[in-house]
Order: sequence, then structure tokens, then C-alpha cells
Amino acid sequence: MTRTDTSGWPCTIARSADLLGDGWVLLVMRQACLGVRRFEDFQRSLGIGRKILTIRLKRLVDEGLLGRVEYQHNPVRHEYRLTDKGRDVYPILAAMAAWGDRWLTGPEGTPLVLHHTGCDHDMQAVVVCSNCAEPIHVREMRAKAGPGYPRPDNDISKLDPDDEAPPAATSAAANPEGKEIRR
Amino acid sequence: MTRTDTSGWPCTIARSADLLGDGWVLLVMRQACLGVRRFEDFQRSLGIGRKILTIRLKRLVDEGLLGRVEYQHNPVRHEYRLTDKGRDVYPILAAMAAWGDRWLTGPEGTPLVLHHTGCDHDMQAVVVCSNCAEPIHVREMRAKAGPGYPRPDNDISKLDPDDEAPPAATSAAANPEGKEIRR
DNA sequence: CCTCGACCGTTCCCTAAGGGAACTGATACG
DNA sequence: CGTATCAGTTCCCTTAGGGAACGGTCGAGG
Repeated sequence: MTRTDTSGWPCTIARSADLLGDGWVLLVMRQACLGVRRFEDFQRSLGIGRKILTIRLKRLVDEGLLGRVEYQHNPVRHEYRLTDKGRDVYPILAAMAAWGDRWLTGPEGTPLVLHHTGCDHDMQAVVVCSNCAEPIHVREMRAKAGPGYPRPDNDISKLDPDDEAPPAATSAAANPEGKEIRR
Repeated sequence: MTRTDTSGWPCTIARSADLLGDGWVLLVMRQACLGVRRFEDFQRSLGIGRKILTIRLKRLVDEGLLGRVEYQHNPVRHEYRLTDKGRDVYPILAAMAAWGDRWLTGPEGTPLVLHHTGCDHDMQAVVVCSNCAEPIHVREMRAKAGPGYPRPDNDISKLDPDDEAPPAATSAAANPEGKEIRR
């Protein structure tokens, strides 16, 4: 079946989603961020099937999110350590955790609280604009073709995702020119 | 096979991952954020199988990320609109896009540039601490049990995910007390 | 020497999910 | 009437996921 490969699409989200759009990958990365390194520990702490874990770890190593380093000879054994690339997915996980706290948590409160040792406070992750440092919101964002976009002059700014829009709103949204461009 | 249900684990990331750890869900949400609302448009723009799309949309409606609103009688037709909960996943997508730009992009540059209409600048998403507003980094984060955690006194602060650590480092990491707690 | 346990996978079997494409149904248009 | 639009369904086949058992290498213990 080979789950459709979106990694080649001219969209960074599609490319990231190709790798991070997998529950086990997310969980494995979370464990790695918590300090887990060994096969057995990943397996036990997640309850993931050993076969699946093997495949996921291999993938993550191939993609460069984890490094496979020998920590013992006789017998040779390896452990999986975060690379810079892998460490950098933490903010995504933190953003997901924050979203989960807001929308998936019952009255009992969040099961996990994140603590930032930098400022020594409990915190939530907030996604902000690199320019003005304000939290970002869909309605204030547009996407436009960047330097790496196949057809340079293809503007694909977004439509209004407002749900107050009148019925029978504009359709054909994402693909104005019908050019079969998969984004 | 019913992909292991992680939504009940006492971890917000696991819960979020249960929903967002799916490539198509991510892509569908991205399209929704771009303004796509109709079945046909999701299908064509993503090249997703109609069956899969049906299932994903239903899931997203059930979970409350999308609303299914009638936009026409005769015949009755519905479109899918972002709810507040759904709109709030955009920061996660933006964080993924930023990560992809940093790590998945070749010399040709990013295919898509995000523009923030709030400050009228092209930007990248940055994930910061809600308290000190500094960008967050794995090594400065600890996780501790929150009010919603099953066994209140179970501290699960993380180990050192440093890759410079000595070989034969502490194992058993995530589950210090061997309590079979799946996080 | 033999056994046991730790550790890291691999193999086997079965079911369910994904992909492709055709088909249904209601309506509007010319 | 024939065609087009839109939103799903259904069918068939391949592949990925889950569960559990098996393999291989080594050190420690009796």
C-alpha cells in the first residue's frame, strides 16, 4: 500500500507530515526527549510492538532525528540518541501538548505539567511570530510561494477560513487554476 | 488491527498524537486552514482516496475540529468548517512548517513562505515559553505530574537527553519504578 | 559446564487500513 | 435527454500494524 509519499510535495507541512504524521514516531520522539535511549526502554514504556519499534527507529535514524551509537561491545549494542534535528522537534511536541491541554483535558486537569528551567516556571508552549513575537492565529496568516516553489509565480494565498462566511461560499479554494498542483 | 489507542494515556502528547499522528489528518487540517471546505476540493487538492477522506472528515467532525454545516438543500450538501478547536491546531502546523524549513529543505529554499498580516512580515513560527517568552529547548524542560495524573506523587521528570553523556548511561529511564505506567 | 536473564532484534500469522477506481443518487443545466 | 456537479459508497487487492514466539550474544551465578 505504501502510504502515499507526501515528502516530495512542494509544501513544508506535507514533508514534515510525511515523517511526523505517525503516532508512534511522535511517541518515540517524546520518549527520546524524556531521555529514553534503549530499545527495551522504548518498547516497555510505550507498549509498542517490537517490530514496529524496529521500523520506526530505523526510519528516525535514516532521517537523522536519532543517532545510533554503540554503547557496548560484546555483544555490540546500540542506543538511540537525539541529534540536533531530532531535538528540534521538541517544540512541535510541546505545541501539541499545549493544544491537548486546552482541548483534550477534562475537569481533572492536565496529567503533565511542563516546567521551564530557563525561567524556573511551569509553562505552556506558545507559538509566536518570529518577527513581532505575537501568538499566531490562522486568520492572520497567508501562505505564498517561496524560492523553492516549482512554479515561481503561483500565488496560493489562502482564502478566508472564517466559519461565519455566507453559505455557498467560494469553492475550488485551494486550486484556483485547476493545475493539479498537490500541496 | 485498530492502531493502538493512546488517547487514554495520561499524557497530553499521547492524546494529541492519537489524533494528529496521522499524515492525512495533518494535511486535511492544513487545507482547512487554507480555506478548503468541500469534500471535492479536499479530495482533488490532496489526491487522497475518497474513502480515506470520508473517514478522516468524519473523525475530525466527531472530535470537534471541523463542523459539518449544510450549505445547500436539494440535494442536501455539507461543507466542513474549522471550529475554534480546529483553528487552534494551526500553530502546530506552523511549528511543523518551521521545522521542515530548517531541516527538510534543500538549497533551493522553502517552497512556501508564511506571511503574518498582523505585523505584515514574512515569518517563521517560533515556540516560546508562556512565562518568559524565550524559545524553548528540550534541555531546559522537565515534565512533572499535573493535577490530572493518575498517581499524584509520581514524578517523572526527565533524564538527561544529552548525547554527550557517557556510554552505559542510565537505562530504565522513563519508568523508574517499573510501574507499567504507559505514558 | 549449564542455566538464566538482559538486550536487541527477527519471524510468523492474521486482521485491518490504505489506494485505485468504478458506481450511486439527487439535482441543475442546456 | 444527455451531461455535469457534488458527496459519498462499494469492491478488490496490497501492505502495514499488532501479538507473540523465537534467535543470538554475552555476563553472572550455581
